[in-house]
Amino acid sequence: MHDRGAGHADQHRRRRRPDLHGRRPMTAPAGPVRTRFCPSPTGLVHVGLLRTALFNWAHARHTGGTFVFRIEDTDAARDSEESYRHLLDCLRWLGLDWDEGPEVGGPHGPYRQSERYDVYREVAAKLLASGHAYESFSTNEEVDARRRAAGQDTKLGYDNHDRSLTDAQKAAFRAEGRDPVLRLRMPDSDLVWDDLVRGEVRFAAGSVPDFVLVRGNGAPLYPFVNPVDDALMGITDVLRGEDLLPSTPRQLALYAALTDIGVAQGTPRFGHLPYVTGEGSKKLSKRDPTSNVDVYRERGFLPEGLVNYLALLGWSIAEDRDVFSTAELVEAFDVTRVSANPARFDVKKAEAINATHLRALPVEEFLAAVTPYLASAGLVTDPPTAEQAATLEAIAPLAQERMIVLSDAVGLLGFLFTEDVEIDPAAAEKQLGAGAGEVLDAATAALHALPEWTTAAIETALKEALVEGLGRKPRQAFGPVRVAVSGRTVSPPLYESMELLGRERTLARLAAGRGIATG
RNA sequence: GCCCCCAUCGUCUAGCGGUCCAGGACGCCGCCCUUUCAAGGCGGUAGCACGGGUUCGAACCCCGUUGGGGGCACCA
Repeated sequence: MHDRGAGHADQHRRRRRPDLHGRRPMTAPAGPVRTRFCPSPTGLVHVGLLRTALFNWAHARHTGGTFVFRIEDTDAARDSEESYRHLLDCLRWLGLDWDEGPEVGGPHGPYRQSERYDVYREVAAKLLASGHAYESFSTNEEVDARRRAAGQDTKLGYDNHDRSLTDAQKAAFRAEGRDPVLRLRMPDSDLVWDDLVRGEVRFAAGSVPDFVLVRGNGAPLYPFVNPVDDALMGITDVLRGEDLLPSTPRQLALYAALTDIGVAQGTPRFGHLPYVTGEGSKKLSKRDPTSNVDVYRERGFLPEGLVNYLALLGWSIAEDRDVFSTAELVEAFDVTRVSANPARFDVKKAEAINATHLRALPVEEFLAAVTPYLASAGLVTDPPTAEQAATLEAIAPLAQERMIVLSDAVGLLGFLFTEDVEIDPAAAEKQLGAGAGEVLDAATAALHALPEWTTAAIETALKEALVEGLGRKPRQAFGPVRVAVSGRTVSPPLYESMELLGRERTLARLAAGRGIATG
Protein backbone atom coordinates (compact mmCIF):
# COMPACT_ATOMS: atom_id res chain seq x y z
CA MET A 1 0.00 0.00 0.00
CA HIS A 2 2.83 2.35 0.80
CA ASP A 3 4.92 0.91 -1.90
CA ARG A 4 7.18 3.84 -2.49
CA GLY A 5 10.28 1.72 -2.28
CA ALA A 6 13.24 3.54 -0.84
CA GLY A 7 13.07 6.19 -3.51
CA HIS A 8 15.06 8.88 -1.89
CA ALA A 9 16.40 10.49 -4.97
CA ASP A 10 13.23 12.50 -5.40
CA GLN A 11 13.02 13.31 -1.72
CA HIS A 12 16.18 15.29 -1.90
CA ARG A 13 15.03 17.54 -4.63
CA ARG A 14 14.84 20.63 -2.51
CA ARG A 15 17.52 20.12 0.04
CA ARG A 16 20.40 18.92 -2.00
CA ARG A 17 22.71 21.68 -2.98
CA PRO A 18 25.62 21.36 -5.31
CA ASP A 19 28.67 20.30 -3.40
CA LEU A 20 31.67 20.86 -5.55
CA HIS A 21 34.38 21.02 -2.96
CA GLY A 22 33.95 18.82 0.06
CA ARG A 23 33.84 15.17 -0.71
CA ARG A 24 30.97 13.23 0.67
CA PRO A 25 32.45 10.42 2.71
CA MET A 26 29.19 8.68 3.23
CA THR A 27 27.41 6.12 1.17
CA ALA A 28 23.92 5.44 2.38
CA PRO A 29 23.17 1.78 2.82
CA ALA A 30 21.19 0.31 -0.02
CA GLY A 31 17.87 -1.42 0.39
CA PRO A 32 14.67 -0.75 2.27
CA VAL A 33 14.46 1.89 4.95
CA ARG A 34 15.17 0.89 8.53
CA THR A 35 14.59 3.49 11.21
CA ARG A 36 14.92 3.25 14.93
CA PHE A 37 13.82 4.84 18.15
CA CYS A 38 16.31 4.45 20.96
CA PRO A 39 15.42 6.24 24.19
CA SER A 40 17.06 5.84 27.56
CA PRO A 41 14.62 4.69 30.19
CA THR A 42 15.03 7.60 32.56
CA GLY A 43 12.18 9.57 34.07
CA LEU A 44 8.99 10.63 32.43
CA VAL A 45 8.11 10.31 28.80
CA HIS A 46 8.28 13.64 27.13
CA VAL A 47 6.15 14.75 24.17
CA GLY A 48 9.24 15.75 22.20
CA LEU A 49 10.59 12.25 22.57
CA LEU A 50 7.36 10.83 21.25
CA ARG A 51 7.40 13.20 18.30
CA THR A 52 10.81 11.72 17.43
CA ALA A 53 9.41 8.22 17.76
CA LEU A 54 6.44 9.16 15.64
CA PHE A 55 8.51 10.55 12.78
CA ASN A 56 10.76 7.51 12.73
CA TRP A 57 7.75 5.25 12.76
CA ALA A 58 5.92 7.24 10.09
CA HIS A 59 8.99 7.31 7.85
CA ALA A 60 9.37 3.55 8.13
CA ARG A 61 5.70 2.90 7.52
CA HIS A 62 5.46 5.33 4.65
CA THR A 63 8.36 3.73 2.83
CA GLY A 64 7.33 0.19 3.63
CA GLY A 65 10.43 -0.12 5.78
CA THR A 66 11.16 -1.42 9.24
CA PHE A 67 10.87 0.35 12.58
CA VAL A 68 13.31 -0.82 15.22
CA PHE A 69 12.92 -0.06 18.91
CA ARG A 70 16.05 -0.23 21.02
CA ILE A 71 16.57 0.66 24.65
CA GLU A 72 19.72 2.54 25.57
CA ASP A 73 20.08 1.50 29.16
CA THR A 74 23.80 1.84 29.69
CA ASP A 75 23.48 4.22 32.60
CA ALA A 76 22.59 1.96 35.48
CA ALA A 77 22.43 4.87 37.90
CA ARG A 78 19.59 6.63 36.11
CA ASP A 79 17.79 3.88 34.23
CA SER A 80 14.77 2.23 35.74
CA GLU A 81 12.65 -0.77 34.88
CA GLU A 82 9.55 1.28 35.56
CA SER A 83 10.56 3.85 33.03
CA TYR A 84 11.35 1.10 30.54
CA ARG A 85 7.86 -0.36 30.91
CA HIS A 86 6.33 3.06 30.64
CA LEU A 87 8.11 3.73 27.36
CA LEU A 88 6.72 0.57 25.80
CA ASP A 89 3.31 1.42 27.12
CA CYS A 90 3.36 4.92 25.63
CA LEU A 91 4.37 3.72 22.18
CA ARG A 92 1.67 1.09 22.25
CA TRP A 93 -0.91 3.57 23.40
CA LEU A 94 -0.11 5.84 20.48
CA GLY A 95 -0.22 2.92 18.11
CA LEU A 96 3.45 3.09 17.17
CA ASP A 97 4.15 -0.59 16.70
CA TRP A 98 7.72 -1.78 16.25
CA ASP A 99 8.90 -4.57 14.00
CA GLU A 100 11.98 -5.38 16.02
CA GLY A 101 12.69 -4.65 19.63
CA PRO A 102 11.79 -5.47 23.20
CA GLU A 103 9.05 -8.06 23.65
CA VAL A 104 8.94 -8.52 19.89
CA GLY A 105 12.42 -9.81 19.17
CA GLY A 106 14.08 -9.76 15.78
CA PRO A 107 17.22 -10.88 14.01
CA HIS A 108 19.53 -8.25 15.49
CA GLY A 109 18.83 -8.63 19.19
CA PRO A 110 19.17 -8.21 22.00
CA TYR A 111 17.54 -4.79 21.82
CA ARG A 112 18.60 -3.52 25.19
CA GLN A 113 22.10 -2.17 25.32
CA SER A 114 22.63 -3.50 28.80
CA GLU A 115 22.61 -6.95 27.21
CA ARG A 116 25.08 -6.11 24.48
CA TYR A 117 28.37 -5.44 26.26
CA ASP A 118 30.15 -8.35 24.60
CA VAL A 119 29.35 -6.87 21.21
CA TYR A 120 30.88 -3.53 22.13
CA ARG A 121 33.99 -5.12 23.58
CA GLU A 122 34.56 -7.03 20.39
CA VAL A 123 34.08 -4.04 18.10
CA ALA A 124 36.34 -1.92 20.29
CA ALA A 125 39.08 -4.53 20.02
CA LYS A 126 38.79 -4.52 16.22
CA LEU A 127 38.96 -0.76 16.08
CA LEU A 128 42.10 -0.81 18.20
CA ALA A 129 43.71 -3.57 16.20
CA SER A 130 43.01 -1.82 12.90
CA GLY A 131 44.50 1.46 14.12
CA HIS A 132 41.27 3.45 13.84
CA ALA A 133 41.26 3.78 17.58
CA TYR A 134 44.12 4.16 20.00
CA GLU A 135 44.79 4.08 23.69
CA SER A 136 45.01 7.45 25.35
CA PHE A 137 46.44 8.07 28.81
CA SER A 138 46.15 11.83 29.23
CA THR A 139 44.12 13.00 32.17
CA ASN A 140 41.83 16.00 31.86
CA GLU A 141 44.20 17.96 34.05
CA GLU A 142 47.12 17.24 31.73
CA VAL A 143 45.11 18.23 28.67
CA ASP A 144 44.03 21.49 30.30
CA ALA A 145 47.57 22.22 31.36
CA ARG A 146 48.84 21.75 27.82
CA ARG A 147 46.08 23.98 26.44
CA ARG A 148 46.90 26.70 28.92
CA ALA A 149 50.60 26.40 28.24
CA ALA A 150 49.85 26.96 24.57
CA GLY A 151 47.72 29.97 25.43
CA GLN A 152 44.51 28.25 24.37
CA ASP A 153 41.08 27.92 25.86
CA THR A 154 40.69 24.69 27.81
CA LYS A 155 37.20 24.42 26.35
CA LEU A 156 38.93 23.20 23.20
CA GLY A 157 39.23 19.86 24.95
CA TYR A 158 41.53 16.97 24.16
CA ASP A 159 44.45 17.83 21.90
CA ASN A 160 45.08 14.49 20.15
CA HIS A 161 48.31 14.34 22.16
CA ASP A 162 48.39 10.55 22.54
CA ARG A 163 47.91 9.62 18.92
CA SER A 164 51.34 8.15 18.40
CA LEU A 165 52.53 6.92 21.73
CA THR A 166 55.24 4.27 21.53
CA ASP A 167 54.85 0.91 23.18
CA ALA A 168 57.44 1.95 25.71
CA GLN A 169 55.48 5.11 26.62
CA LYS A 170 52.28 3.13 27.00
CA ALA A 171 54.03 0.61 29.18
CA ALA A 172 55.34 3.42 31.34
CA PHE A 173 51.87 4.87 31.84
CA ARG A 174 50.55 1.44 32.70
CA ALA A 175 53.34 1.04 35.19
CA GLU A 176 52.05 4.22 36.84
CA GLY A 177 48.72 2.44 37.25
CA ARG A 178 46.91 4.38 34.52
CA ASP A 179 44.11 2.75 32.57
CA PRO A 180 43.83 4.11 29.04
CA VAL A 181 40.62 5.24 27.39
CA LEU A 182 40.04 4.23 23.79
CA ARG A 183 39.80 7.15 21.37
CA LEU A 184 38.80 7.29 17.74
CA ARG A 185 41.32 8.85 15.39
CA MET A 186 39.43 11.61 13.59
CA PRO A 187 40.14 12.12 9.90
CA ASP A 188 41.73 15.37 8.75
CA SER A 189 39.08 16.11 6.15
CA ASP A 190 35.90 18.12 6.56
CA LEU A 191 32.98 16.15 7.90
CA VAL A 192 29.93 16.76 5.75
CA TRP A 193 26.54 15.24 5.38
CA ASP A 194 23.35 15.97 3.58
CA ASP A 195 20.85 16.23 6.38
CA LEU A 196 17.39 14.97 5.52
CA VAL A 197 15.80 18.01 7.10
CA ARG A 198 18.52 20.65 6.91
CA GLY A 199 20.47 20.06 3.73
CA GLU A 200 24.23 20.12 3.80
CA VAL A 201 25.92 20.50 7.17
CA ARG A 202 29.67 20.80 7.39
CA PHE A 203 32.20 20.70 10.20
CA ALA A 204 35.70 21.80 9.32
CA ALA A 205 38.56 19.35 9.48
CA GLY A 206 40.26 19.43 12.85
CA SER A 207 37.33 20.99 14.66
CA VAL A 208 36.38 17.79 16.42
CA PRO A 209 38.99 16.16 18.63
CA ASP A 210 39.54 12.43 18.92
CA PHE A 211 36.76 11.33 21.23
CA VAL A 212 36.45 8.61 23.80
CA LEU A 213 34.81 5.34 22.77
CA VAL A 214 35.51 3.30 25.86
CA ARG A 215 36.24 4.50 29.35
CA GLY A 216 39.33 3.60 31.33
CA ASN A 217 37.27 1.10 33.29
CA GLY A 218 36.14 -0.62 30.11
CA ALA A 219 32.62 0.84 29.95
CA PRO A 220 31.62 1.77 26.40
CA LEU A 221 30.12 5.22 25.92
CA TYR A 222 27.07 6.45 24.11
CA PRO A 223 28.85 8.02 21.10
CA PHE A 224 30.33 4.59 20.48
CA VAL A 225 27.53 2.15 21.26
CA ASN A 226 24.84 4.11 19.48
CA PRO A 227 26.43 3.98 16.01
CA VAL A 228 27.67 0.44 16.59
CA ASP A 229 24.15 -0.72 17.29
CA ASP A 230 22.74 1.26 14.40
CA ALA A 231 25.31 -0.34 12.11
CA LEU A 232 24.71 -3.84 13.40
CA MET A 233 20.97 -3.39 13.19
CA GLY A 234 21.20 -2.17 9.62
CA ILE A 235 19.70 1.25 10.33
CA THR A 236 19.52 3.31 7.14
CA ASP A 237 17.87 6.51 8.40
CA VAL A 238 18.60 8.17 11.70
CA LEU A 239 15.97 10.72 12.67
CA ARG A 240 16.80 12.28 16.02
CA GLY A 241 16.68 15.48 17.97
CA GLU A 242 18.57 18.56 16.94
CA ASP A 243 20.54 18.33 20.18
CA LEU A 244 22.48 15.42 18.69
CA LEU A 245 23.50 17.36 15.60
CA PRO A 246 26.91 18.41 16.94
CA SER A 247 27.80 14.79 17.61
CA THR A 248 27.15 13.77 14.02
CA PRO A 249 30.65 14.51 12.69
CA ARG A 250 32.05 12.10 15.27
CA GLN A 251 29.57 9.49 14.21
CA LEU A 252 30.45 9.98 10.58
CA ALA A 253 34.08 9.29 11.40
CA LEU A 254 33.13 6.26 13.44
CA TYR A 255 31.00 4.92 10.62
CA ALA A 256 33.85 5.26 8.18
CA ALA A 257 36.02 3.22 10.53
CA LEU A 258 33.29 0.65 11.16
CA THR A 259 32.72 0.30 7.45
CA ASP A 260 36.43 -0.18 6.91
CA ILE A 261 36.61 -3.04 9.40
CA GLY A 262 33.45 -4.64 8.05
CA VAL A 263 31.14 -3.91 10.97
CA ALA A 264 29.01 -1.37 9.09
CA GLN A 265 27.76 -1.50 5.52
CA GLY A 266 27.91 2.24 5.06
CA THR A 267 26.74 5.39 6.75
CA PRO A 268 23.07 6.04 7.39
CA ARG A 269 21.27 9.15 6.30
CA PHE A 270 20.73 11.60 9.13
CA GLY A 271 17.81 13.89 9.75
CA HIS A 272 17.88 16.24 12.72
CA LEU A 273 14.43 17.11 13.94
CA PRO A 274 13.75 20.53 15.43
CA TYR A 275 13.19 20.99 19.12
CA VAL A 276 9.80 20.95 20.70
CA THR A 277 9.68 23.90 23.07
CA GLY A 278 7.39 24.95 25.87
CA GLU A 279 6.31 28.43 26.89
CA GLY A 280 8.76 31.07 25.76
CA SER A 281 11.28 29.41 23.57
CA LYS A 282 12.96 27.38 26.20
CA LYS A 283 13.63 23.77 25.48
CA LEU A 284 10.83 21.66 26.84
CA SER A 285 12.21 20.11 29.97
CA LYS A 286 11.03 17.05 31.77
CA ARG A 287 9.97 19.27 34.62
CA ASP A 288 7.62 21.27 32.46
CA PRO A 289 4.09 20.01 33.10
CA THR A 290 3.19 20.42 29.44
CA SER A 291 5.90 17.98 28.47
CA ASN A 292 4.62 14.94 30.28
CA VAL A 293 2.65 12.65 28.03
CA ASP A 294 0.91 11.06 31.02
CA VAL A 295 -0.91 14.31 31.63
CA TYR A 296 -2.47 14.17 28.18
CA ARG A 297 -3.28 10.54 28.50
CA GLU A 298 -4.95 10.99 31.86
CA ARG A 299 -6.95 13.95 30.67
CA GLY A 300 -8.32 11.74 27.96
CA PHE A 301 -6.58 12.77 24.79
CA LEU A 302 -7.26 10.25 22.06
CA PRO A 303 -4.15 8.55 20.71
CA GLU A 304 -5.13 9.65 17.22
CA GLY A 305 -5.63 13.19 18.41
CA LEU A 306 -2.24 13.42 20.05
CA VAL A 307 -0.52 11.74 17.12
CA ASN A 308 -2.17 14.24 14.81
CA TYR A 309 -1.01 17.19 16.88
CA LEU A 310 2.50 15.82 17.40
CA ALA A 311 2.84 15.35 13.65
CA LEU A 312 2.01 19.02 13.17
CA LEU A 313 5.08 19.97 15.18
CA GLY A 314 7.41 20.42 12.25
CA TRP A 315 5.40 18.83 9.52
CA SER A 316 2.24 19.58 7.59
CA ILE A 317 0.07 17.39 5.46
CA ALA A 318 -1.25 20.08 3.13
CA GLU A 319 -1.57 23.79 2.75
CA ASP A 320 -5.14 24.02 3.98
CA ARG A 321 -5.55 21.07 6.25
CA ASP A 322 -4.41 19.99 9.67
CA VAL A 323 -6.76 17.28 10.86
CA PHE A 324 -5.92 13.79 9.70
CA SER A 325 -5.87 10.20 10.80
CA THR A 326 -2.75 8.24 11.59
CA ALA A 327 -3.26 6.25 8.40
CA GLU A 328 -3.35 9.46 6.40
CA LEU A 329 -0.20 10.61 8.13
CA VAL A 330 1.57 7.42 7.10
CA GLU A 331 0.33 7.79 3.56
CA ALA A 332 1.61 11.34 3.22
CA PHE A 333 4.66 11.55 5.48
CA ASP A 334 7.85 12.76 3.86
CA VAL A 335 10.86 13.41 6.10
CA THR A 336 12.46 15.80 3.70
CA ARG A 337 9.49 18.10 4.17
CA VAL A 338 10.01 18.35 7.89
CA SER A 339 10.65 21.92 8.96
CA ALA A 340 13.96 22.86 10.55
CA ASN A 341 12.62 25.41 13.01
CA PRO A 342 11.74 24.69 16.56
CA ALA A 343 8.06 24.24 17.33
CA ARG A 344 6.27 25.30 20.46
CA PHE A 345 3.90 22.81 22.01
CA ASP A 346 0.59 24.69 22.09
CA VAL A 347 -1.83 23.00 24.45
CA LYS A 348 -4.77 24.98 23.07
CA LYS A 349 -4.19 23.79 19.57
CA ALA A 350 -3.56 20.25 20.74
CA GLU A 351 -6.92 20.41 22.48
CA ALA A 352 -8.68 21.75 19.41
CA ILE A 353 -7.27 18.97 17.27
CA ASN A 354 -8.22 16.40 19.85
CA ALA A 355 -11.74 17.76 20.14
CA THR A 356 -12.18 17.38 16.42
CA HIS A 357 -11.13 13.75 16.61
CA LEU A 358 -13.39 13.22 19.59
CA ARG A 359 -16.43 14.52 17.72
CA ALA A 360 -15.61 12.41 14.70
CA LEU A 361 -15.62 9.23 16.73
CA PRO A 362 -18.48 6.80 16.11
CA VAL A 363 -20.77 6.98 19.14
CA GLU A 364 -20.08 3.41 20.25
CA GLU A 365 -16.35 4.09 20.27
CA PHE A 366 -16.87 7.32 22.09
CA LEU A 367 -18.96 5.52 24.71
CA ALA A 368 -16.40 2.80 25.17
CA ALA A 369 -13.65 5.38 25.56
CA VAL A 370 -15.47 7.66 27.95
CA THR A 371 -17.01 5.09 30.29
CA PRO A 372 -13.78 4.28 32.14
CA TYR A 373 -13.44 7.96 33.03
CA LEU A 374 -16.92 8.04 34.54
CA ALA A 375 -16.28 4.78 36.33
CA SER A 376 -13.04 5.89 37.88
CA ALA A 377 -14.73 9.06 39.07
CA GLY A 378 -17.25 6.83 40.80
CA LEU A 379 -20.18 8.10 38.74
CA VAL A 380 -21.05 4.77 37.20
CA THR A 381 -20.17 1.25 38.20
CA ASP A 382 -17.74 -0.80 36.19
CA PRO A 383 -19.38 -2.14 34.13
CA PRO A 384 -22.33 0.27 34.27
CA THR A 385 -25.72 -0.98 35.42
CA ALA A 386 -28.43 -1.37 32.82
CA GLU A 387 -29.97 1.90 33.87
CA GLN A 388 -26.64 3.74 33.72
CA ALA A 389 -25.92 2.22 30.33
CA ALA A 390 -29.24 3.44 28.99
CA THR A 391 -28.60 6.96 30.25
CA LEU A 392 -25.11 6.92 28.80
CA GLU A 393 -26.29 5.79 25.46
CA ALA A 394 -28.90 8.53 25.31
CA ILE A 395 -26.57 11.30 26.41
CA ALA A 396 -23.40 10.25 24.57
CA PRO A 397 -24.09 11.89 21.22
CA LEU A 398 -25.12 15.11 22.94
CA ALA A 399 -22.08 15.15 25.20
CA GLN A 400 -19.61 14.26 22.52
CA GLU A 401 -19.68 17.60 20.76
CA ARG A 402 -19.25 19.53 23.99
CA MET A 403 -16.02 17.92 25.06
CA ILE A 404 -12.36 18.46 24.39
CA VAL A 405 -10.92 15.50 26.25
CA LEU A 406 -12.57 12.39 27.64
CA SER A 407 -12.23 13.45 31.26
CA ASP A 408 -14.51 16.41 30.52
CA ALA A 409 -17.35 13.90 30.73
CA VAL A 410 -16.96 13.73 34.50
CA GLY A 411 -17.90 17.35 34.96
CA LEU A 412 -20.31 17.50 32.06
CA LEU A 413 -22.33 14.38 32.87
CA GLY A 414 -21.82 14.00 36.58
CA PHE A 415 -25.21 15.55 37.36
CA LEU A 416 -26.99 12.64 35.70
CA PHE A 417 -25.48 10.06 37.98
CA THR A 418 -25.88 11.57 41.42
CA GLU A 419 -28.76 12.32 43.69
CA ASP A 420 -27.85 15.92 44.42
CA VAL A 421 -25.84 18.16 42.15
CA GLU A 422 -23.06 20.21 43.45
CA ILE A 423 -23.59 23.65 42.00
CA ASP A 424 -20.53 25.32 40.63
CA PRO A 425 -20.16 28.59 42.57
CA ALA A 426 -19.26 30.56 39.48
CA ALA A 427 -22.33 29.23 37.69
CA ALA A 428 -24.53 30.12 40.66
CA GLU A 429 -23.09 33.58 40.72
CA LYS A 430 -23.88 34.03 37.07
CA GLN A 431 -27.33 32.51 36.84
CA LEU A 432 -28.87 32.25 40.27
CA GLY A 433 -28.92 35.91 41.07
CA ALA A 434 -31.67 38.48 40.65
CA GLY A 435 -34.79 37.16 38.96
CA ALA A 436 -33.78 33.53 39.17
CA GLY A 437 -36.30 32.70 41.88
CA GLU A 438 -39.20 33.71 39.73
CA VAL A 439 -37.95 31.57 36.88
CA LEU A 440 -37.40 28.53 39.04
CA ASP A 441 -40.83 28.90 40.64
CA ALA A 442 -42.50 29.11 37.26
CA ALA A 443 -40.55 26.14 35.96
CA THR A 444 -41.48 24.10 39.00
CA ALA A 445 -45.12 24.94 38.59
CA ALA A 446 -45.09 24.04 34.92
CA LEU A 447 -43.32 20.76 35.38
CA HIS A 448 -44.95 19.61 38.57
CA ALA A 449 -48.11 18.38 36.97
CA LEU A 450 -46.86 17.74 33.46
CA PRO A 451 -48.85 14.71 32.29
CA GLU A 452 -46.05 13.30 30.18
CA TRP A 453 -42.34 13.41 31.11
CA THR A 454 -40.75 13.65 27.70
CA THR A 455 -38.29 16.00 26.08
CA ALA A 456 -40.96 17.45 23.83
CA ALA A 457 -43.47 17.96 26.61
CA ILE A 458 -40.86 19.54 28.86
CA GLU A 459 -39.80 21.88 26.10
CA THR A 460 -43.33 23.02 25.39
CA ALA A 461 -44.17 23.49 29.04
CA LEU A 462 -41.04 25.45 29.85
CA LYS A 463 -41.27 27.71 26.83
CA GLU A 464 -44.85 28.42 27.64
CA ALA A 465 -44.20 29.14 31.28
CA LEU A 466 -40.95 31.05 31.01
CA VAL A 467 -40.80 32.66 27.62
CA GLU A 468 -44.43 33.42 27.11
CA GLY A 469 -45.59 33.38 30.72
CA LEU A 470 -42.83 35.49 32.22
CA GLY A 471 -42.02 37.25 29.00
CA ARG A 472 -38.35 36.43 29.31
CA LYS A 473 -35.80 36.01 26.62
CA PRO A 474 -34.75 32.39 26.27
CA ARG A 475 -31.30 33.39 27.39
CA GLN A 476 -32.59 34.62 30.73
CA ALA A 477 -35.25 31.97 31.01
CA PHE A 478 -33.17 28.85 30.69
CA GLY A 479 -29.91 29.87 32.30
CA PRO A 480 -31.11 29.49 35.91
CA VAL A 481 -32.92 26.25 35.12
CA ARG A 482 -29.83 24.77 33.56
CA VAL A 483 -27.63 25.68 36.48
CA ALA A 484 -30.13 24.36 39.01
CA VAL A 485 -30.45 21.09 37.14
CA SER A 486 -26.88 20.43 36.00
CA GLY A 487 -24.86 22.57 38.36
CA ARG A 488 -23.10 24.26 35.49
CA THR A 489 -23.52 26.80 32.76
CA VAL A 490 -22.39 24.25 30.20
CA SER A 491 -24.34 21.05 29.98
CA PRO A 492 -25.91 18.71 27.49
CA PRO A 493 -29.15 20.06 26.01
CA LEU A 494 -31.53 20.94 28.79
CA TYR A 495 -34.80 19.16 27.98
CA GLU A 496 -33.09 15.89 27.15
CA SER A 497 -31.13 16.16 30.37
CA MET A 498 -34.29 16.69 32.38
CA GLU A 499 -36.02 13.78 30.80
CA LEU A 500 -33.09 11.51 31.61
CA LEU A 501 -32.90 12.87 35.12
CA GLY A 502 -36.57 12.11 35.79
CA ARG A 503 -39.25 14.28 37.25
CA GLU A 504 -38.45 13.69 40.87
CA ARG A 505 -34.80 14.63 40.74
CA THR A 506 -35.50 17.52 38.41
CA LEU A 507 -38.05 19.06 40.79
CA ALA A 508 -35.79 18.46 43.76
CA ARG A 509 -33.02 20.36 42.02
CA LEU A 510 -35.25 23.23 41.06
CA ALA A 511 -36.21 23.48 44.71
CA ALA A 512 -32.59 23.34 45.83
CA GLY A 513 -31.73 26.00 43.28
CA ARG A 514 -34.58 28.09 44.58
CA GLY A 515 -32.99 27.92 48.01
CA ILE A 516 -29.76 29.35 46.72
CA ALA A 517 -31.26 31.91 44.37
CA THR A 518 -30.97 35.42 45.68
CA GLY A 519 -33.91 36.87 43.91
C1' G B 1 35.25 31.73 24.13
C1' C B 2 34.79 28.11 19.92
C1' C B 3 31.51 25.24 16.75
C1' C B 4 26.69 24.28 14.81
C1' C B 5 21.45 25.06 13.92
C1' C B 6 17.22 28.34 13.23
C1' A B 7 14.49 33.06 11.54
C1' U B 8 6.75 34.11 7.53
C1' C B 9 0.64 36.52 11.79
C1' G B 10 0.80 35.84 19.44
C1' U B 11 1.47 30.18 18.20
C1' C B 12 2.03 25.91 14.44
C1' U B 13 2.68 26.24 9.43
C1' A B 14 1.99 26.85 3.40
C1' G B 15 5.38 29.13 0.20
C1' C B 16 10.86 25.72 -3.84
C1' G B 17 12.22 33.32 -8.28
C1' G B 18 6.73 36.06 -11.25
C1' U B 19 0.09 32.85 -10.10
C1' C B 20 1.68 36.54 -2.83
C1' C B 21 -0.64 44.19 -1.52
C1' A B 22 1.55 36.24 1.41
C1' G B 23 -2.71 30.92 2.07
C1' G B 24 -4.56 27.51 6.18
C1' A B 25 -5.08 26.24 11.39
C1' C B 26 -5.14 27.42 16.83
C1' G B 27 -6.10 31.70 19.76
C1' C B 28 -8.67 36.30 20.03
C1' C B 29 -12.90 39.63 18.37
C1' G B 30 -17.71 40.23 15.91
C1' C B 31 -22.15 38.41 13.55
C1' C B 32 -25.59 34.34 12.36
C1' C B 33 -27.94 29.95 14.16
C1' U B 34 -29.79 28.72 18.94
C1' U B 35 -32.48 26.65 24.75
C1' U B 36 -27.27 28.69 28.26
C1' C B 37 -22.49 27.00 26.90
C1' A B 38 -20.29 24.44 23.28
C1' A B 39 -20.54 22.78 18.25
C1' G B 40 -21.57 24.64 13.33
C1' G B 41 -21.72 28.78 9.57
C1' C B 42 -19.88 33.63 8.10
C1' G B 43 -16.56 37.67 8.73
C1' G B 44 -12.46 40.27 11.14
C1' U B 45 -7.53 40.79 13.71
C1' A B 46 -2.35 39.91 12.92
C1' G B 47 3.38 38.23 9.79
C1' C B 48 7.93 37.77 5.54
C1' A B 49 13.77 40.42 11.84
C1' C B 50 17.26 44.18 9.61
C1' G B 51 20.92 45.73 5.88
C1' G B 52 23.33 44.82 1.49
C1' G B 53 23.78 42.18 -3.00
C1' U B 54 22.23 38.78 -7.50
C1' U B 55 17.96 39.35 -10.90
C1' C B 56 13.71 42.50 -15.54
C1' G B 57 11.53 40.55 -10.92
C1' A B 58 13.14 38.12 -4.08
C1' A B 59 9.27 35.80 1.53
C1' C B 60 12.03 32.43 -1.70
C1' C B 61 19.09 32.65 -3.97
C1' C B 62 24.02 34.82 -1.78
C1' C B 63 26.66 37.75 2.06
C1' G B 64 26.52 40.32 6.55
C1' U B 65 24.06 42.07 11.05
C1' U B 66 20.75 41.25 14.86
C1' G B 67 17.91 37.94 17.58
C1' G B 68 16.80 32.99 19.38
C1' G B 69 18.40 27.95 20.35
C1' G B 70 21.85 23.97 20.98
C1' G B 71 26.61 21.60 21.63
C1' C B 72 31.59 21.77 23.34
C1' A B 73 32.50 15.06 29.42
C1' C B 74 35.88 8.88 30.82
C1' C B 75 26.33 11.60 30.72
C1' A B 76 22.80 9.83 27.32
